[in-house]
Amino acid sequence: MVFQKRSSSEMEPNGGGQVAEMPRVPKFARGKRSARKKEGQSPVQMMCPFDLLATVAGKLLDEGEGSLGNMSAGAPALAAKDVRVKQEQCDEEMKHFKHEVTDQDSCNESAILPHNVFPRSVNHGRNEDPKAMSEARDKETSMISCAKAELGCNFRAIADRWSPESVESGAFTGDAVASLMPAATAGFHKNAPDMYNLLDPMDVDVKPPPLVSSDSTGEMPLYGDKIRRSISLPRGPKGVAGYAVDRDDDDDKSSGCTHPSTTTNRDYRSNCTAEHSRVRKLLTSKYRKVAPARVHKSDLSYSDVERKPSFRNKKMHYTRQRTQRSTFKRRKLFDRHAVLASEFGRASAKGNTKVTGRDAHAASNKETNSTPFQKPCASNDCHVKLRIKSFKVPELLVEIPESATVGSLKKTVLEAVTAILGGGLRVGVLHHGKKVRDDSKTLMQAGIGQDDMLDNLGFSLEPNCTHNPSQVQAHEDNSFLETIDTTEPLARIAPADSSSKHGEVDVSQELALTNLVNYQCSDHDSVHSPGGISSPDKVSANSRALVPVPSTDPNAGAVVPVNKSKRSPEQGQRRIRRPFSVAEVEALVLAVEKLGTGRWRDVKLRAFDNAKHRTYVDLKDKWKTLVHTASISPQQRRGEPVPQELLDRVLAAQAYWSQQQAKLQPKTPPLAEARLLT
DNA sequence: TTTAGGG
DNA sequence: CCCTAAA
Repeated sequence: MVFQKRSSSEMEPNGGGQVAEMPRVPKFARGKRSARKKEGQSPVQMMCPFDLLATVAGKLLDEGEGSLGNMSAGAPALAAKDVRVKQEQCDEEMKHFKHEVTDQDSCNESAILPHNVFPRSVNHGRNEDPKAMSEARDKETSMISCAKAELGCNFRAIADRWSPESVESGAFTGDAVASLMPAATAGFHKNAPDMYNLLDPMDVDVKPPPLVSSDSTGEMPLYGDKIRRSISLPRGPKGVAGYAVDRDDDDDKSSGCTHPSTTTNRDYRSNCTAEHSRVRKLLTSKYRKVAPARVHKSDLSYSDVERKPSFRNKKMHYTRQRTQRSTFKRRKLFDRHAVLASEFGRASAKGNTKVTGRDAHAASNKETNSTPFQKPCASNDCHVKLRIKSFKVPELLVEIPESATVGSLKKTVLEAVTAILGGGLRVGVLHHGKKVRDDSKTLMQAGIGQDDMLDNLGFSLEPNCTHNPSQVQAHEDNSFLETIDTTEPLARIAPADSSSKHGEVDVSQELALTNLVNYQCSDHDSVHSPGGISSPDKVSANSRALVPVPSTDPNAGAVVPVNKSKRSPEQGQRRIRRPFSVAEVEALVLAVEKLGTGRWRDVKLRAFDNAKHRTYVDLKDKWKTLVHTASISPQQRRGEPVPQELLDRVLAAQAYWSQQQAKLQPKTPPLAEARLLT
């Protein structure tokens, strides 16, 4: 029972399911925290995306070769038909993808179980593939396995190694601590979010948990509980069951998303759908490469990277490194924007306009109103008269609290539009779904103005970009790699199409897929609608289903590039209020119990790594308020009620860590702590 | 960049 | 949530 040097202690309220975190060292003592990367990721976690990705990519390549590959063909414009076809193909792909996901999900569940259920020996032998085995070992740390069923063995192997340790650690649980914080212990087992085990990379540590479980038996009830939870509560309220934290990818990007939603693996479908649609959009718009690539590059880049903290593909890794740093900043900036023009890039291509012909012929058109224009005569003399009835603006995502006034909504929208316009707009001409790139062509040459064209003419709005369409094309290929990290994953798919001929395609696809995968894997986030506060229960169901935006978000985030320059006015905007959900609170409590107060960055990484909108400062503040809340009468509390149990834990943890801190102060000898724990 | 606190 | 001094 002794843990020497408890100072390093990490609370293990959970009963030791996890291993303790890194010792808490005074910040001065701690070196630069480079840990971020280390801590944040666990190999295993990465596995899943990776494998999935690989699989999907493979499929895509095989099956979709035509689809994605062709797309990129480099043809400047795709015929509407082609687009459609591609979309379909894409759909197919998506289906596959879904399947993949499904597998994954199931895998997750099984993955979880193994830890608890399977005896360590269980699978060691199963994994025949040496490679896989080694991989599994390498990645032993993390629990999340988003991998496919095939990986199951790996997981088990991992689990094997893992559980024993955990168990042991569990056995250690300090009684002293338990006695110290009776209340705290009470809830640990039941409340420990699954995410803990699954997500927390740190859990891997083998240290005994400080606060841990009261059970001196050394049993690992935790696991059992977790298992149960994972199974029974999959869709628990607010996603608590899954992962307490909200990984709001969408936040930043999609924060704008009108419906913040909670995503869960199970909800993958929704995500998938979102992605799917997204893909379609991408496919549809040829332009995306033009402006979007450039635009997104700077602003949106973080989206993919940020989102998938857990994802560690080698390739992605690289990307991440490059982007990570700036990401945060960008993120911050984005947070400030109430409005995100989403998918501008993708959409850019799509801002099709309706054109109405004003000729006599117009009348002859089936749809008088909506019908495009008509050209009276084919001769050179003839003028084509167009009446543009409406311009469709590229998609915009506007995030605004429900409580906001209509006026503010208008303003928000205006800002969004302005943001886009601010950068300057280009008009694209679509003829038969093809973009007419050659500006020097006459309408006639382009075939515009002929009667048959009436319905086939469209205008698109695209962000003003310096690149010439033609140039862009060429440019893309070259810059592809460079832009990859910055560019949104999905968006990237488009590039892929353009560069299908090149070997890069594979990469791009993979990357794109990767992102998707991550999403799937990371769906555990629960996102709350910015303004709307829905009851946890409801939310869980609904929001989870909703998730779509997240995927899109990256793009959304990308949209704002323009804002950057003009965002000055909004700069000072206060971030939208996002009340912590019970699930988040639980995650927070859990993390703090384990890490202690004063390590907010770690807490963030641990429990809110995917919640872009929750900064460590936010977490710290939240903790502060929680402590306060816990100390006041229930009647005085406002907002979504936090379960008393959680509040109790808050107080317990607070007390515990305060004490720890106090001990540490006097430069207490390590043994002192150990003694106490014992 | 993080922490720690006050506002 | 924001703002900032310190570290």
